[in-house]
Amino acid sequence: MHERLITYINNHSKAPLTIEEEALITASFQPKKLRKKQYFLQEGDVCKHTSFIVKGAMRQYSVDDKGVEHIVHLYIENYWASDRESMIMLTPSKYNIDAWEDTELLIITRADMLDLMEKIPALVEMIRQMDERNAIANQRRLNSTISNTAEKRYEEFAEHHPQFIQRFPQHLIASFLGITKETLSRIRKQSLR
Amino acid sequence: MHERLITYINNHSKAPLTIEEEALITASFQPKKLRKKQYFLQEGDVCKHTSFIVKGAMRQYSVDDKGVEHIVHLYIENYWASDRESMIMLTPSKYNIDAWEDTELLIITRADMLDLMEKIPALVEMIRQMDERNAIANQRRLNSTISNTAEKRYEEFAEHHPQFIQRFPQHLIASFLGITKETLSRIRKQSLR
DNA sequence: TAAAACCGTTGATAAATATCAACGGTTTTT
DNA sequence: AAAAACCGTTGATATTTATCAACGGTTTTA
Repeated sequence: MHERLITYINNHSKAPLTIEEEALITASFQPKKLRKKQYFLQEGDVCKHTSFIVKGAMRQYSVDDKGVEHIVHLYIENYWASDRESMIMLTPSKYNIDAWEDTELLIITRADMLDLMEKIPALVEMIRQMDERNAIANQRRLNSTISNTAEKRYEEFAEHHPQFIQRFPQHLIASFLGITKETLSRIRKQSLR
Repeated sequence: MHERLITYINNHSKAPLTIEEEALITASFQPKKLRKKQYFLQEGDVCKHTSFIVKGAMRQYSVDDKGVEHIVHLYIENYWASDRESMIMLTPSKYNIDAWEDTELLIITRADMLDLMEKIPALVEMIRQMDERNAIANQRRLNSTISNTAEKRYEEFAEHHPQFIQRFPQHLIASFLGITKETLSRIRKQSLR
């Protein structure tokens, strides 16, 4: 269960973890299983845990006044899911995070994470790398959203995230891109020729 | 010149900087002045520096096939400007960053920054805080972009960033929001009554 | 295994936003 | 002081995207 996380951390920092560090990490991250559709986080709750996805797929979304869901993130194996805003500010979350497939997580509280970070330099390094990659990805997505038409946005997404296309149904991809499922359906039809 | 940066760092970490640390920082950050319209970064160049804005205002934008500018960031005093993607990956930047007003910067290379981070824990702490705040802000902006109409997006922006409204002309705000200047003009007219 | 929920598609229409062109009032440049 | 560039606004029109409703083919649930 935890090997996957250990491997991930080793891949995202310079010096590999020592045996002691591995033990610390294994002790601090709790395994948790979610059945499809189960919530990891519900709107209105304060987000208490960060989760590392060992197996499965999840989505993060908000629900507007009309009851329409807006997907803000899609997650699969090796992704980290949480609502940082809620967790850090201790405010009720505006988002839901739930399992799209049966999912296995390793979860940790912020307090335990901060604790671990004091003891394990590689973890700090990994988080910095993660933050960097995240900032870059967000930047790209934002730029794409304000600069491109729906069609180009879909093309770019499909190019950069083919795994997601196969893993999530079209209407979730559409919502992620900020368009309706009908529009996406028409875009795909058009770009066939 | 450097006091503003020192203050900023102290405000964004726990323990205040020691005199030695302050000296190190002052030695590593180079002052640089930009006249209005001067580039800090030009599309196609690799971004070599991170800059802290002591005084003035800048903007970051991409230019599409048709020559239309798309504002991805607006910056004023106490903001950090750079293209992380380019700087980290050492790839040519897709963006321009230029001065909207006469501007005073403190700039530092990535190598010097990494060096400083090894010597000054408070700096690492500050950067983590910065990354966190940044991730939260980006999340909010993304969510707003995919969930809201142009009108609501403008309202939210005006509420959260009144300083920007006063500092930058309307057509830049429009571009930042991903709409045309005409549409923004009409939105504002409408919401008057 | 029957019923229900889900998913992608299509058509008709409405709403949001972009585009193009022009204007008058600034501010900046020469 | 004149010319040029900039800025916000408005009108007319085109384009993009959303909305609403319905369908047939899955897959899931009971």
